[in-house]
Amino acid sequence: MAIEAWRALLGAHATATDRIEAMLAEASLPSLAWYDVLWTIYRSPDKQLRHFELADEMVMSRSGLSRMIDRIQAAGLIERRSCPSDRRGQHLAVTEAGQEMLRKMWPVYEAGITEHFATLVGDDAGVVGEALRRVEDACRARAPKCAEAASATH
Amino acid sequence: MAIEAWRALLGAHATATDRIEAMLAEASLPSLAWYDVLWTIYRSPDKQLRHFELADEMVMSRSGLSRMIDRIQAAGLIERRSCPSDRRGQHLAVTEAGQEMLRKMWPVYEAGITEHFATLVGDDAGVVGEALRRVEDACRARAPKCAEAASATH
DNA sequence: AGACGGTCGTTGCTTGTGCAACCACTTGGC
DNA sequence: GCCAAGTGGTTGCACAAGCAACGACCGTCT
Repeated sequence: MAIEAWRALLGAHATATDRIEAMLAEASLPSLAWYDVLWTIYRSPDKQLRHFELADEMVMSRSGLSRMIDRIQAAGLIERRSCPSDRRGQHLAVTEAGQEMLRKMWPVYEAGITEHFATLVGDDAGVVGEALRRVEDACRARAPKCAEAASATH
Repeated sequence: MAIEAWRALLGAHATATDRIEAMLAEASLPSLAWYDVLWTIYRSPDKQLRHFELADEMVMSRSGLSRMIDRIQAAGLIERRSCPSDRRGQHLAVTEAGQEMLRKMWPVYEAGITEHFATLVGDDAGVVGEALRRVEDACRARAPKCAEAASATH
């Protein structure tokens, strides 16, 4: 039962993201990953995040994120601000153009979610959301333990 | 509501697959993608699939799949058999070593699903599975239409 | 039979990602 | 104050994936 649910999760994720990415590409808009970066920074309390805070929220390696930020910055959508309290680091903030991009992308993204996900899950959205949030939270809670276990083996 | 469920899907998928991949890597086993290929071929009616049939089941480009199959074949886990009825194509079949690999991977994979997914969704597994299957089925049903629509714009 | 459009699978090229190594900097102990 | 250990972010390298183009082949129509 749970195994089938897991396979359904894999299938639904793969197909739905594929379709939504296609919709964004068709509208000549950036990928979901860029949207996630912009939105994650923008919705944060101070509307700015440290590099590692962003890496924690996204499931991605430091180096991959570093280069991705290079590209998004090159597109003018975010800016790197030097961080006064730690000269190693920097704050990432969404530029005006980045906010404009969020406004342009959201209608397309939302339409994709509605068409390829929301109408299908229908009344079960509440249950599905709750269940999947438990999965994510538990995985995140375990993350440090896993890292610790991994380092302990060395 | 559905939007939160969508974000939960993204988060749960990213974190859970990340953990399970880590478990497989720790056991010096191939990735989930390889398992999916082996299992998809093995469970098919004739225990063999054409290249394009496999591409349809997986969400992946033809070229990406072609190279992936190169690697899996190089590892000795599948074999390419010439197809009598169509000399362009070939049948893909799981070798004895490939079946052995499936048997070695499954306990690790299953433990990962249980630990990072099954116990968290718990009694909601049925509802979640049903809902996500609807999403996948609908996306797949739309796939040809999308391709057709895309080609129609050219 | 011969030609033509469409399909199957591979290859060159470009892009994106992770790992390991690295520098710059901070933090804690002496 | 200073040194060692640890952290934040970037870079070199290897590898995986998609797009476009290609060669081989199928099916159909004349």
